[in-house]
Amino acid sequence: MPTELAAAPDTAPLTQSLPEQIATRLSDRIVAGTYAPGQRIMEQTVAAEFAVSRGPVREALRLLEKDGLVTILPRRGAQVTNLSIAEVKEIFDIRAMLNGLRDRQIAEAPDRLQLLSALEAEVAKLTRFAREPGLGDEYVETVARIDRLLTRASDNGRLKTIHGSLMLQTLRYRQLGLSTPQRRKQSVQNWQKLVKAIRDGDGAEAERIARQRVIDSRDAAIRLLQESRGGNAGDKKTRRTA
Amino acid sequence: MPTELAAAPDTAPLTQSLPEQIATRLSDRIVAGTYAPGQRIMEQTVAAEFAVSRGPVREALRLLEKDGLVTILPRRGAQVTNLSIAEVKEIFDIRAMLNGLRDRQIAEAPDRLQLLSALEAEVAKLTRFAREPGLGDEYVETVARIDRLLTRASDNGRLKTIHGSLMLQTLRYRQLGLSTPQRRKQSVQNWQKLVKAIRDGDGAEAERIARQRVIDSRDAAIRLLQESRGGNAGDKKTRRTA
DNA sequence: TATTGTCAGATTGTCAACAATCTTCTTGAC
DNA sequence: GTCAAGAAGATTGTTGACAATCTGACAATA
Repeated sequence: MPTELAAAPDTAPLTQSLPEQIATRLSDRIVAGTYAPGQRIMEQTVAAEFAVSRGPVREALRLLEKDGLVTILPRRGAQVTNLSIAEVKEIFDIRAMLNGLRDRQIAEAPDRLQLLSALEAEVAKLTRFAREPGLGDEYVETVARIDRLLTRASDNGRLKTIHGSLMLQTLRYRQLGLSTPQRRKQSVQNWQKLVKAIRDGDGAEAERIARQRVIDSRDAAIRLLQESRGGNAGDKKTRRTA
Repeated sequence: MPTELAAAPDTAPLTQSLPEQIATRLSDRIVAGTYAPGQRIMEQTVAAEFAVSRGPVREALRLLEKDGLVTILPRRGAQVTNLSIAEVKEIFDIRAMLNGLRDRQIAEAPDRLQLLSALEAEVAKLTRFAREPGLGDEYVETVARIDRLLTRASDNGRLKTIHGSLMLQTLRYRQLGLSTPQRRKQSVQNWQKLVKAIRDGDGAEAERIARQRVIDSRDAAIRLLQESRGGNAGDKKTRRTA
């Protein structure tokens, strides 16, 4: 499955099905930017490349549509979804709510202590990376790892699936290593506060912090996108650029 | 598309594609209970019934899987998703967050006034229906109509899609007309408070009320499900009953 | 010059047949 | 009588071919 964070079903097949394999490889390319936003993906081309017929490719494209990575138009085939700035904002807003729910439930779970040690270790790394000036890729990676840690800890399967899908969709648009040392310092403090809230079992506080964190990263992402796209914020029609 | 609330794309096809038509009809049957939870749906059978080949049926089943109405197991085909009580609870929890976001954004929207009149009219109906003792189907229908009104007013397309999908999934499990007059009275008061919060532009209050409302209906639904299923709450393994 | 109509190529939608896998029933041994 | 192994049937997965539709270029017309 393209959603790496998706909940594994009880009867997970040992080997991915053919459509799933194709979907995974296409998903990687879309996230990596090999396939540009808006680019058309033709069934025959993909089928020839993977040496299969068009049937499995069609199913793979449906799977990617489910994850929001491609958009399928009737009689016009599939193209890589191109999100407008407004849509990126929408996704961040939903992620903020879901992360709030996730972290509140984690903070209120009785068996949260085993998570805490791993969590604290990662946040300690964060403190280190935040000090070093530089591109900060490691910093971003560590944040992503903490987020995965928390999502895996959630026992809400639907939340995992939706969250994973939304993450995958915005992954393409995240800009690495552009946060200032100052912002990072504040971010680390927030993570520390979140860990404390989880340790204390303060669900409301955990939710508040989690939400604010996503909103902050939303605003940072939007600002960068507006710069790179030339300030056409909120224009949903922009997405049709093929 | 089976999700009636989904955002219509700019280039909506005038006529549904064949897989979409099949998906719609199957969706209706699942929601109506014609296909029981856990029941297997075989490609050949559906294909024969609609006089098409198995290809479009396969795609229709993928579409339904996207909406969570069927579960596709590799080499084992599709079956109507059977939600455990824990899973129903999960979905309600997510709906609570999404409705909170939705109603907060509506309350903070500058152009919310036109919505208010329609909203107030429906809530007035609610007041009337709440008084009459009886099955209360009209009451439940009115609540559903208000909810649709609010969802349509949201300008977050992703939220609409996800919310519509989650509604569709839980629609099968709602039990009509079992709320007590007392609960209804409290519910009406909450709706009135929500309308007031929207009128006042108080986003935080609107969010709080919306969330609490879904949590309340969650608890009511769970209680009824536990009665009807014999109190095996939270047992996720129960869903494999074919 | 701009607009409309037509045509060829490309691409998606559908179908029927074959291959691979799973289910279930039967048979046999302990 | 119970359990395991095997075979027959049923069902899903995949393929290649054909039909329907779309795209873009070119020409005819106002």
